[in-house]
Parts: sequence; structure tokens; C-alpha cells
Amino acid sequence: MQNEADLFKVLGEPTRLRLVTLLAVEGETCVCHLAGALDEPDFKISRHLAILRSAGVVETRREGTWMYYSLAKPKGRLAECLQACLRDCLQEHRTVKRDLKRLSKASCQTTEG
Amino acid sequence: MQNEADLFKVLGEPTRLRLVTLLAVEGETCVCHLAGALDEPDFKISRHLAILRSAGVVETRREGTWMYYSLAKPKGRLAECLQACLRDCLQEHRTVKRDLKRLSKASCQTTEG
DNA sequence: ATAGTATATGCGGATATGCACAGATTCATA
DNA sequence: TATGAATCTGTGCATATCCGCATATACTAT
Repeated sequence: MQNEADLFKVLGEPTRLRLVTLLAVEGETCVCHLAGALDEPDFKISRHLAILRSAGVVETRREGTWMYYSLAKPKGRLAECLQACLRDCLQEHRTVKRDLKRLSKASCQTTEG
Repeated sequence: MQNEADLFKVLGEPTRLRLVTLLAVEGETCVCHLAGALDEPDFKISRHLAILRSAGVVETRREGTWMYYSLAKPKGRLAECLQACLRDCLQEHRTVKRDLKRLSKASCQTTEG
């Protein structure tokens, strides 16, 4: 049961919940865009992404200097159910909508302009 | 978003997750039966129930010396979704099945025999 | 090599969490 | 009022969590 609880636990933090919801809605995104979307320092975002990753919630793909994060294929019914929960229930959340808006304007330093 | 995260957080602990799942499956149950079902000391169960209660996840009904706990009516879509998640995905969990088995034999001191 | 961008991580400190034990409630009954 | 069962809570302790800062790593391009 510890495994199942850990899944909830990892989502039980606002920054991580926002990140996972963003990834659920927008798909693969790089760290600096996520940091811009949440308006938080990149080292903080990176930390939380690492936690989500070691919990198997997200996975990564490297492309040059960039690290792209995306939701991992759910492992088991509970994970699947929870992913659906986030997409269905949190997509319209005030904070998430704000994050999505910022995400649409986000840019890494090298991709500006 | 803190509210939503808190909902996950409160479920992110094995004892609480077992309690909520048990209540989702069995309905209203008293503390000593829950303690017997989980095979944990009653003060520990009571603590965790208090946490679930102050998070609005469960509610209580007093009947004499007994305190009966049950799932609270979900407040919002997310809570509703999560309750369904637990019922659908955790009901068949090894630990939960064991808890349910013990619950079926559980008895308070005064209700023994 | 050097510089610069993107990302990750070691560290220290403040706060939160979970536990066990003991003791305090609350209620029913004698 | 006195006893006992069911439940709750104060306390101390060990551990975990989150944060910001500084630094380290990984990669690209000059």
C-alpha cells in the first residue's frame, strides 16, 4: 500500500500538482518553459521534476541542452485513473489556466524573439 | 491549488489511504472496528481519522460511546473523482482485502460474543 | 580550450510529519 | 459518584520535506 500512498504523496504538493497537470494538458515540455509557466525559479522546478521522475510519474527525453519532460505511461489502474482525474478536474482550475497562459508565451533564453 | 494538493497529501499516507478505502467500500464504521481491521493501535487510527476529518474527507456521527466515521459527501469534482478512484482501483488491493477480512470479524470489547 | 545556456545537486536551516506512550475526555451503567 | 469502555490529545522524539543559495554538470558553439 506504500506504493499507492506514495503516488498520492507525490501529487500532494502544489508545485508538483501544477507541473503534472500542465504536462497532462500540454504534453512534452522542457524545464525552462515549465519554470516560466509556473513563474518559479528553475532549480525549484528541476527539483520537483526529479521527485516526480523517481516516482515514475514523468519521464524525460534529452535533446541537446534541453531536457523534455512528459507524463509517463501510467503503471497500473490507479495511476491511469489519477491521470484522468487531473486532466478532467484540474484543467479548468484558475491556477492551471494562468500557468497555461504563461506557458504559451514562455521561451528559453535562446528561443526568444 | 493548495486545497487540491492537500487532498492528495492527506491520502498520501498508507494508514489513511487504507482507512478511506475501507470506508468507501464498507460505509460507516466505528473507530475500534477500523483499528481492528487495520491491526493498528486505536490512538493511531484516531489520530489519522482526525486528520481526514479536518480535511473534510470523512465525517462523524456519535452514538453513545462510539464514534462512527464515514466518507463525507465529496466537495467538488476532484474529491468526487478521487473517491471513485479509490473504490474502483483499490478495492481489490491485497492489503485492503486483508483489512476487509479482519473487519468482518472485528468487534469492540462490549460487542464480543 | 572558452564561454554561455540549460539543468541538476549538495548543503544548511526552518518547518512539518508520524510515532509511541501516557493521560485526559466522553459516555453508559451500576 | 464510581467504574469501565471507547475515543481523543499533549508531549517528546526521530525523521522527512521544502526552500534558497551556491555550485556542479552537460551540452553547444565559437
